[in-house]
Amino acid sequence: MITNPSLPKRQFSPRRDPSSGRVKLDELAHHLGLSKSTVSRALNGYSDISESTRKRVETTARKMGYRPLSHAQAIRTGKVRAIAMVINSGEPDRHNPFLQDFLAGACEGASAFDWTMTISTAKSEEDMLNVLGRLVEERKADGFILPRTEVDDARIKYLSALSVPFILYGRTGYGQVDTYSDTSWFDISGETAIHSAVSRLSSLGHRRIGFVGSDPKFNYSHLRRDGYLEGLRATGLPIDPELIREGARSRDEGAVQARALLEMENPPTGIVFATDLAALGSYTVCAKFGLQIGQDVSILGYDGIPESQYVSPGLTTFSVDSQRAGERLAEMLIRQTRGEAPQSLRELGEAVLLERESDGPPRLTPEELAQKITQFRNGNRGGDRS
Amino acid sequence: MITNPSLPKRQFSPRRDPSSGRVKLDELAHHLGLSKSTVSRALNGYSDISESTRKRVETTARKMGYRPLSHAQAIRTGKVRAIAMVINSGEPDRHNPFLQDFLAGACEGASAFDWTMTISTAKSEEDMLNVLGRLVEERKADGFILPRTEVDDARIKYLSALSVPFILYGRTGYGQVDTYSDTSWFDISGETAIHSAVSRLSSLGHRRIGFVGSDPKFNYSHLRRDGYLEGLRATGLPIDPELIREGARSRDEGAVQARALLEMENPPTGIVFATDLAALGSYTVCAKFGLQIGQDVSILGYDGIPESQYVSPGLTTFSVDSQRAGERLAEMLIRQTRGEAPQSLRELGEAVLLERESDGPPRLTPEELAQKITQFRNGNRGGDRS
DNA sequence: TTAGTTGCCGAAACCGGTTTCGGAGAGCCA
DNA sequence: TGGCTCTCCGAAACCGGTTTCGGCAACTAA
Repeated sequence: MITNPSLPKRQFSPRRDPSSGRVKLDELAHHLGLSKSTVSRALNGYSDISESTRKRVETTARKMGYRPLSHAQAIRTGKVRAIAMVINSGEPDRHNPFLQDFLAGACEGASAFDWTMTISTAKSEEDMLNVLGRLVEERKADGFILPRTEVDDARIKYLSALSVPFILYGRTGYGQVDTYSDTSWFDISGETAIHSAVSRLSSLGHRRIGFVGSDPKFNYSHLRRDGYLEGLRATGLPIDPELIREGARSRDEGAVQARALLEMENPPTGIVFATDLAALGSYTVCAKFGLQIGQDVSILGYDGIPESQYVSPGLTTFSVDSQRAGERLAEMLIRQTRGEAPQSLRELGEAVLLERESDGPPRLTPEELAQKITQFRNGNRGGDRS
Repeated sequence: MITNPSLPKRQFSPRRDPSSGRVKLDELAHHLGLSKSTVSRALNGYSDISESTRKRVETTARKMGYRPLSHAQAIRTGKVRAIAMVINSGEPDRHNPFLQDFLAGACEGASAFDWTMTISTAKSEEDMLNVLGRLVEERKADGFILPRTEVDDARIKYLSALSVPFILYGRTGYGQVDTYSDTSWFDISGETAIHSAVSRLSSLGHRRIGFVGSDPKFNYSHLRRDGYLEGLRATGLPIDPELIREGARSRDEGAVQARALLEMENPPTGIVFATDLAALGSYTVCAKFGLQIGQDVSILGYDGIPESQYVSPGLTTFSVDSQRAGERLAEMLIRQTRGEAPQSLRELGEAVLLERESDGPPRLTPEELAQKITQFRNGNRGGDRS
């Protein structure tokens, strides 16, 4: 007998791994009396496996509790069955009450396909691209969800250049012609909501309606302002640039803008805010001016943050279903990584009006309102507690 | 010439992958004029590589931007360089404002070791174990962070049985003798904070101090109550079981317990809440009873949720640094997966007092307080707006 | 009967790393 | 000069899957 030179030097074949209780493909194949290649193809739905064996493999696999190691698959397929999201932890308005809902939705959406979700945080805009880069290079995810899209978004450029799949939570490229028109996205139509907010105030009798927008770097900020303008146009009210304020990202900045509007000679009797946080900022201003929210001045928000129902009076706002957003985004992203065209993966949802007590028919005319504020400020001058 | 039978049938050796720009170990090795085994060992710090080549390999690897694919490493090492956390999305008090901070900390802690963080959500207690099991079986993570530990925690039993590394955010096994004494954890000493809350009220002059605890299934609930009891003992105040209420998990439940305490014949003039959320629930009750918080009755919370600073009067509470907690937990967990003993991985941090306006010297005695409440309730009977 | 399909499966290459093992060369000592 | 470590590195097995390719049997067509 001649020793076969192709024989490997060492061979152990521990069909059953004693260390961990995990069932491997080898073991499953041996149990079935098939080769591991056949079993693998059976589980992955190849057409050159007979229907009968495919069924048999599947049931046995389930019975034996076989689960492929995702990283072992990944080494050949290049896909880790995971999506990722990078959160910017350095934002001023960082406390996002929806994060939990959103993540719950995204995780569920991913789980439905047996995928997982990995997250990371970036401390700044520049750090963001580094973090994304690291995740891409180590192939920790097959695709990314990009939240809080900006008009001109560096992440989009970066991932596009690397041709890594991604999906936007929000739209992008406001005012630009067809740039990045090949991206997929999910968004809630803030413009529709704000439009209806204006209609609502108008039909309550308001004739001067203000708008406080958010940071113009975010795409949604422009869309919501457009919704406001459209709302005015639809109801036939005149557009007064004085009534439009921008850049209120936080509660405090919301207060600043609310104050600026209310201190006008001809102030609005109703104000629509692009975000609840900014709207809540107006509460302290109104308190300071002795104004009864919902009567002297009407306030509307957008987002539906939990706190909006605990302030007094409750804030009328538009509620966004973050969980569903996360779920839709996860599903659409996974489908994209499987080859579906990004252009076909777009959805626009609607926010739901939560009617509470912060708005109502105007009790005062703008002139009366201005007078009341002036009187109160004079009367209260130097009379603050503490 | 005889054909060598050990020759593989097909061989391509694309030293440079044209599809993706990624640098592979092969390519790096070729560039260095070394074998890939040498390069691999050099990068992993094996001692049988000379210092000079190790340096050379490292600098070249950095220069060429080489990053090993984590799943390719994982197939041999069994470690994916990732930690995971499963969030229970079905909780009643689900809106956790700290989640973002906590995740940011955990992600940073993981990033520092070049690890990543994967998250998942479970809809219920039972689902929790399924989700954990799936992550373990697919080896999506090398270890787990278990937040919100319970006195008797099913997750701990489950992961212990599978001998999967995990670390607790919080302690466990209250009142039990040495069960699971081999776990690692990080926690904030709620008992110390609540103790000092009682001392604070006592030194302000309060003699009847109530306590509203959280769900007794959570370990922290017991510890905080113990802190309350210790605080009373330390200041020499008597312990009155009537003043101890349990089970307030939400704002509404906090309101219920606050009301129960205030409606006593001999009500407390100060109340310490185990959570801010419950403490905020007392605000509506106090408003209903016409009580001035911080004067008629003192309220103290624990957690430091953002909303506590926006209510009026601002809630005095203890702030927990969630970001640091996440960071410490991630680091300790990674060290544990690298072999450090869990018993040596334990840390207890402190919460920081945020002095605001919800507490102060008692203006009324308990009797006067009771009288005021009774009068107000009678006077207001049926006189509510709306 | 024979040649050409077709259906179905096994052998082995393959993915990109890690780890084992053996061996070449240098240094040391007798 | 021979033998003996010791240092350092390369060849190849290995991890657990996926995918390619070829081949056997049965079936169809000529």
